[in-house]
Amino acid sequence: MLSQAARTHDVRVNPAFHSGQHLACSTCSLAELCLPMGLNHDDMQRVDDLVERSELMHEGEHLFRIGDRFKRVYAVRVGTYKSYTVDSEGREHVLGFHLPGELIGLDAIHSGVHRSNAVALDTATVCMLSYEALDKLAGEISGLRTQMFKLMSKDISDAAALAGDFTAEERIAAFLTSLSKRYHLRGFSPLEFNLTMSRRDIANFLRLAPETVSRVFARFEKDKLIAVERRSLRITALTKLLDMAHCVGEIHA
Amino acid sequence: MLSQAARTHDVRVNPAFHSGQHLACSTCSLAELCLPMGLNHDDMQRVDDLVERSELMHEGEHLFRIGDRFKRVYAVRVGTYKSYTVDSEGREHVLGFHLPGELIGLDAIHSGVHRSNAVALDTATVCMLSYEALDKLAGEISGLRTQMFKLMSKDISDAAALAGDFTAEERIAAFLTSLSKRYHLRGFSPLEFNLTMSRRDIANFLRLAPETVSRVFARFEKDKLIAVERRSLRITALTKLLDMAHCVGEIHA
DNA sequence: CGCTGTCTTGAGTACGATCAAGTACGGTGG
DNA sequence: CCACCGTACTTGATCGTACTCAAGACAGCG
Repeated sequence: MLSQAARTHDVRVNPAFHSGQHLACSTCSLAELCLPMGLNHDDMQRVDDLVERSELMHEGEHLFRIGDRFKRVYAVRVGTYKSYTVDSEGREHVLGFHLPGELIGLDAIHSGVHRSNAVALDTATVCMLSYEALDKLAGEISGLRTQMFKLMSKDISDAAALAGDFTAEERIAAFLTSLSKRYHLRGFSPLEFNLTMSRRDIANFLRLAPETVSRVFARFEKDKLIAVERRSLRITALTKLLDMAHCVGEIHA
Repeated sequence: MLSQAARTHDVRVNPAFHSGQHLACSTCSLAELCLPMGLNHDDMQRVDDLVERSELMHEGEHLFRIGDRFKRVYAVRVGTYKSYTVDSEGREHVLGFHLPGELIGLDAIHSGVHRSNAVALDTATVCMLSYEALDKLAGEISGLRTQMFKLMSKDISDAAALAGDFTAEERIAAFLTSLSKRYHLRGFSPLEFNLTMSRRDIANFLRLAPETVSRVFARFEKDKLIAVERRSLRITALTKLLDMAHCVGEIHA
């Protein structure tokens, strides 16, 4: 089906990170959004012991590809990843964008094989956890199990929100406010950030043509809702954007 | 927001079922699709002890509504349920249809409150499990935990498939083949079954107008792919339908 | 500097939505 | 039994949003 010529290498583990005096869940600013959310120090340490930290990955490098055996779950530490499928017609479908603290790969649990690709959109790193070990630990630490159920549950409702029947403007407003909210949660400005993905990716994710994204951006700019120049975005009327986004405010991935 | 006049009653438990000599997971034909999949007899018994079985519910009766506190998970035993949201404009969005053996309510875990409604489309019954107890048991029985992760993982990938950018024909082909596959798994004919939902519900679920569903059904019938009369459907060219459905074959909920 | 890829802008088109009749079924009451 | 009604569905005609095709602008880079 797809050319396997450019096969993914296994993501390389950074040994310095793995020995781990530099980085740990307990000192990670994302811990309150991520897998170890709400765990006490000891339990967090046990999660931490499962974590392998990747080396820096560059734009275009893949975490996994369709058909790869599902072995581990990835938590974004730095950068942005995109997950996408390619259908039998060769069309790409962007499934989501993943910011620091978000988990990637959970949709592969049921089949044991990845049904999507995950690629870095910029310079990025992940924490990697063996699913087998994570599942086992989830049996022992109820807080971890709860958090895993919650994260998966959130993925389900977010995906459902995206599936709704909305206009191009509604979709794009929802997309921008979702990014705003997520950056805010991570300690960044909710009103000014960079779009790490191309117009084409945004369009594909929202099921629009790239031209439509351009046009709606232009309209939003004319209406003084945003100021956008290439990849840098400033939101000037967040409330109006939230209004336009309706209930889709919960769009996420 | 919504009129609370027609508030849901708590679903009534059938005491005969609850005392439970008539029904148990171990004698249920759906056990191999449902929560207790793959469990040994003793573990299945422990799941069974958590189950409360509902009385018969009639078309239009709700299992839960938006805003209800999330207390338990529902497994369909008989009939079909529909889950849907109502957005701020009052538009209804159908999130999925649930056949016997499928779980309802998992999307509410992360917020603790239901964000969707679930209603019976025909005469139906469910098994109900306290989420708190289920979560606790998932800590003790690894096979149960695995199955819960799998079921949630499947919901995630199914929702993603529906979100894709497909034509009306592709969507409807995918919808019909998905039903076919699911009925088949449940021991029914994959080629002949009743559509328990209205054209309007199908359209809403697939983000189409009811008129479009009618027209595509008519076209499929003209092309000898299906024979449909009101709610009864016969698939006469499953392979062609599967072709049209592309990778969306995995649509489900 | 010209090349390349990304993005924007414009013009025409198409798919599915909307609006509007018309039909068939199921239920109710006479 | 039939007349009536309401709802669900179908079919037709028109419309509109977003897609497609095409050309041009702009930045990054050798």
